[in-house]
Amino acid sequence: MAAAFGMEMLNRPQREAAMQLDGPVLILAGAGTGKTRTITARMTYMVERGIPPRNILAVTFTNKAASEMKERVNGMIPHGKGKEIVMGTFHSFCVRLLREHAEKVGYKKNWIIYTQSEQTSLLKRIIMRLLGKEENYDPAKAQMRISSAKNTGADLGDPEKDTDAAIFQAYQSEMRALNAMDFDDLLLLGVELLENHADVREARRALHKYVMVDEFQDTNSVQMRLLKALIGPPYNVCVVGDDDQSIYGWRGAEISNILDFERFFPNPVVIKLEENYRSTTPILHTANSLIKHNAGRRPKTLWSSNTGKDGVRLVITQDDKEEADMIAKEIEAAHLQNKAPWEDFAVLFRTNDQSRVLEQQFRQRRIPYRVIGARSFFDRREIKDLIAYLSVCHNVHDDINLLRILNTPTRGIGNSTAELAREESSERGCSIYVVLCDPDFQRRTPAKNREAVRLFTDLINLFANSARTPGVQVAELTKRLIHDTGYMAYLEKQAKDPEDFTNWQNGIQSLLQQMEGYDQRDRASGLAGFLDEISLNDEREDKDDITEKKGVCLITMHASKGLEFPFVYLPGLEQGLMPHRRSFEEGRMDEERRLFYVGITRAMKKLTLSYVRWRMKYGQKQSQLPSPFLRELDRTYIIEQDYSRYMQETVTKEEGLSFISGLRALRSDKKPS
DNA sequence: GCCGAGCCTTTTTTT
DNA sequence: AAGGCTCGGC
Repeated sequence: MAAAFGMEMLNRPQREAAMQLDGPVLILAGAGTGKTRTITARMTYMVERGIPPRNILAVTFTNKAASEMKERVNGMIPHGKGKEIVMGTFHSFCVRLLREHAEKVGYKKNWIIYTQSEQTSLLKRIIMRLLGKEENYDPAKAQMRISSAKNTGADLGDPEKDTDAAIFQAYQSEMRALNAMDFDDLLLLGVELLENHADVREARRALHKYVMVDEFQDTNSVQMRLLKALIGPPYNVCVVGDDDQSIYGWRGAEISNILDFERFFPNPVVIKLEENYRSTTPILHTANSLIKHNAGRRPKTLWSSNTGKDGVRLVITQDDKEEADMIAKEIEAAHLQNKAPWEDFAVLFRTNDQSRVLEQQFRQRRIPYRVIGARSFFDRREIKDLIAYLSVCHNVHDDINLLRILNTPTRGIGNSTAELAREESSERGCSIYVVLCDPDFQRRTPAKNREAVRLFTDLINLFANSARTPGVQVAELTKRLIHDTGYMAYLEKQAKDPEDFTNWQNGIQSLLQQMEGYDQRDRASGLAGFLDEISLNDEREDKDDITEKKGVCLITMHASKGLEFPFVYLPGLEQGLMPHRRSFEEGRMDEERRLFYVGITRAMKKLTLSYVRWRMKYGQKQSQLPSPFLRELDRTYIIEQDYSRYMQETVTKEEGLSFISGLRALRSDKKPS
């Protein structure tokens, strides 16, 4: 029987957690304790007990977690019934809710999501208008302050006197005018909708009878409010989390949500999962010795019955290039010697730009690799341009994206015409597109631009109409757009060398592929659905990257949460980088320590920590000190190695020879402390 | 309006 | 090191 089979796979506390379906449940699941297995078993059990899958809602914090869960549940529940379980992130849940009820929160149906870069552009404009350009006011910083004000409900002061408050106010009203929501708005308006509209709330409560929340330690106060609005008596809510892995405090995550869960939902059943199935004792011991330096944790002790045979290595190299070279060389050797697939290796770093040196070395050795996360794809100019076109076609009042494409490709609408339209739009309180279409405005523009403006508005008009056609194929629409605008010819002209153009072509090619995939998968949601999906970076990309693409995984420690790899490298363990300088200055050392802990606990068999003496920064060599966290690690299982010295001593040996096996001879003279 | 040369800043982490 | 931005020549 399927139920028995599923439950047999679980240990006692896991089984208890999986079978406790009624009332609030708090599962404290340490790293590698079979959390995902437990919650998928729990969902399977629910369905077997006769709970309709569509009454189950599973919310996670990241897309990665959502897609992984989706996959596993579909594997366990027969007849594709798992697909009926509602799954997604807090953000995607709110998007669906708000698409349905936009008018109830004062938005028009075709509202759009503004991503970070669009927010920043808008703020740049606002700051320019309010303060002028000589005032050196950083839009990115303003954006962060606005975001944290929205998340914490903090007051920025009087718009009359306080610059931040004035910018905030202008930003909010502009966003309304643009019919745009930012990521924080998605949550806030979603909560508002549920709190203020009893009919919507009751309908949702009736639908989502059982709610599960993964990565609960990462929820912020707005998300908590959302849960409280969504979940009524008898509070069938099960949250899973680990306070030691809370690493999103900078985004408003409240570790207190998990530390005092019982304040929000009465008398929860609390279950601890402490047996680790992932890592060897040396890895786990090292991780425990680090995390115990944090105060105010939910006490727990992870243990493993897998003693393992390798210690944890701590390697110092001369500079970042040598560090990357060491990693690439070792992985290559281990791949050849142990026949370990490339996918068994991962390099986890603190900041995205650390991947660059690694990529160079990997390319040089022709080692296949995949870079996960790194939003970079949608930051590429060719992608941004095309998305901007689509966004304007969907919502012509999207000024920010309209300004981006107004003269891209160059079509004779230069800065002064754009400026004219912009001024008029803020005077008249309407969108730039409306101004451009106005025959009065057209008459007042110089004759040589007039035709260009008319052609542009005609183009947008035409495509906006196509975009509204039911069953529109996004890929098809985009191809026509590329053709009609002469975008390819423009790119070719822009390219400084032919390689640029090839890169751009490839980017567009994969965007079109992604669109074709979307068109096949979802024929009902049209262009809006596609734009939502890419703004939220929904399932697609993550899934493709992690499960389909081959190669060594290059990933930030943040994005690595929830993943595991047999062989893990943690480079760049230096003061200022890990912990990051900013966190140090802002007194967030505990969170950095947790981040390091997350990194360590990704490793199953073998863990290599490393740091450098010199690192390139802003194109300059900088002297580096080892991370203070390294001193906190218990040395029992740690083997220290100096790579530069080793390489000097073995210049005669063959390059391909593994540093790892070579070092078995080069015994560590450290004694257990 | 267009384009390129040179100057400037930039670095957490992600939905 | 690299992309964004400004300014000046066309």
